[in-house]
Amino acid sequence: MNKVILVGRLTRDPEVKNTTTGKAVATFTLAVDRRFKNKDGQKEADFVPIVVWGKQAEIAGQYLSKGSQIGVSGRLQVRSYDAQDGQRRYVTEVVADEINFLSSSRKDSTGGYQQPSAPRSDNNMSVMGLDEDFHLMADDDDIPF
Amino acid sequence: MNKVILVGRLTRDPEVKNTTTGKAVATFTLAVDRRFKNKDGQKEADFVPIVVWGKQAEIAGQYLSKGSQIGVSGRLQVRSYDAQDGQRRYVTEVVADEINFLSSSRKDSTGGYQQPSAPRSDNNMSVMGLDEDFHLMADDDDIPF
Amino acid sequence: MNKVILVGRLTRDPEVKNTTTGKAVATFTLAVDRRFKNKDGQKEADFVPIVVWGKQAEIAGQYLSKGSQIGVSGRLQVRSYDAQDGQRRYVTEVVADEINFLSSSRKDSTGGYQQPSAPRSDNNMSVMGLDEDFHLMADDDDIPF
Amino acid sequence: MNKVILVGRLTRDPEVKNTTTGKAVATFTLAVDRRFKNKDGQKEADFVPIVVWGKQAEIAGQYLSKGSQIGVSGRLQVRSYDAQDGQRRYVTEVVADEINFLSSSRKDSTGGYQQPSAPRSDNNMSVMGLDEDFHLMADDDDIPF
DNA sequence: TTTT
DNA sequence: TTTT
Repeated sequence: MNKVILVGRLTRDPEVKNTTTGKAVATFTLAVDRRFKNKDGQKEADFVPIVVWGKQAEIAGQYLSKGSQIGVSGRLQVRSYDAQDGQRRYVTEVVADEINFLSSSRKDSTGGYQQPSAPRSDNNMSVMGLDEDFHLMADDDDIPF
Repeated sequence: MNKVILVGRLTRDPEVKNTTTGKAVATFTLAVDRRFKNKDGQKEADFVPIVVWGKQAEIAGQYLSKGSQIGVSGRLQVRSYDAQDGQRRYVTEVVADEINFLSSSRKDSTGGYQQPSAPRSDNNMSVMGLDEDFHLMADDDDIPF
Repeated sequence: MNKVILVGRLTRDPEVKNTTTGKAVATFTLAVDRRFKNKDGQKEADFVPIVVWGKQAEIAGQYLSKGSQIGVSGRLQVRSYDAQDGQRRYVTEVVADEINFLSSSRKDSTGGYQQPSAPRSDNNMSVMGLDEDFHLMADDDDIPF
Repeated sequence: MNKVILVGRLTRDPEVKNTTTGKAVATFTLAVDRRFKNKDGQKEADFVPIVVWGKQAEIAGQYLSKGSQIGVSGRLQVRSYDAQDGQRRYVTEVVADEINFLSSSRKDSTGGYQQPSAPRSDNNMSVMGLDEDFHLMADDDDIPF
């Protein structure tokens, strides 16, 4: 049992690469605001590395951008490696299997940014299929699913 | 282990009552969009009854209203009772212990609705303390925490 | 966003049926112990109806039985219908997409019960694939995955 | 919104310290089995650092030990610091606010290990209160809550 | 109707 | 290196 659920905003546009086998991987960092201020009254956030695979990665690359507010659900993954200085180091990231749009900031097809014309038409839109055939619930005609 | 995490919108203003011991309870229904359309291509939602207790209930009554988009985390509670017709009936609801604002629709003090003047000042604001002393991260001076 | 995570025990053997299209559905009730006793010092539990589909349903039918301790993750589903008495009634259940064995009580192939011979060999074994090809991590040779 | 739910086993006995203000902190590593084997057919696990504060830390120190199977729920925390080599490094851990016993392995008061005498009397026992008054559901008379 |  |  290994479940992580986060709501936050991308700190940058997602980075999309392809494995040698042609599978897409998207990576980005989610800024997740903490619930309580710290002792100095300062607002804080956790910056969580997210990884997404396959078709979802492509969709993320197309529709998410810096500032997008999303919900993520997935699993915590901890990898370790031995660094050059002989130390064991750890990489911790969330492997997402589901992403939900919660805000409307996203790229249009020209690579720029565009607000949707219909009010909140993309709210709660699910971006991530589970590799099966699926139907999105957004009404936006410009979303090519 | 009993955890529920939901993101959705209130179908109505929350209803706030007080127990005889003076404790507040707020109840409302959350519309949670399903991830996939049904066979007819129709968008669907689950309508989940939410219950909140104590100080959190008061805050919910003050700051949430029909249409507010929130994140809820809590536990599933199933109660049973024997109906007048002799049948055993079940009430299932989510007892929330944490609520997070994700949109800005909320009442002002006159009972009407108002957009916040400061840009997205209430986004991701945590409404629910755990009955301890806590500091909210919103900058809104009109929020009496 | 709609996530439910539960740990509990089956109150009865799962019931497995087939849809007309040949898809399996398993249903059972999970007894989930509450974290705190009630005011009378009594231990309580929530009895949560669980539904599982497809290959997972078959596996559940084969390997789960009354008393099995499992972890479940899935989504809350609320359906409504109009009863004969003109009242609107609600059915709330958890649609599981992942199940993890946490205890070893399970049926053997004769329909009876058997303790595994190797100590905790089936603990934390994942029963549910996501309809893709997958490899279980249990060492049990008698589990036909 | 920042939720993590894990089920796994302690890789070592928890380490308990006290802050200068007298607050207890317990730390340990949870081995969380992955759901699927890797490409080589090998079973793998994620090793997740857990932190617990206050009264819960004391209880963890008393009742958890290497091998204990527990459920943990909490939040992901990512801290960064600048290492001596000038590099920015990250510490990722789960701050637990709820822990549930799922197995019975635990220390007795002599520091050794002991199986509970009553059959599985401590299963699903909640160790972690939220600093409020609470009543545990275990029947064990030797547990000093 | 409920598990341990 | 961090989002709003």
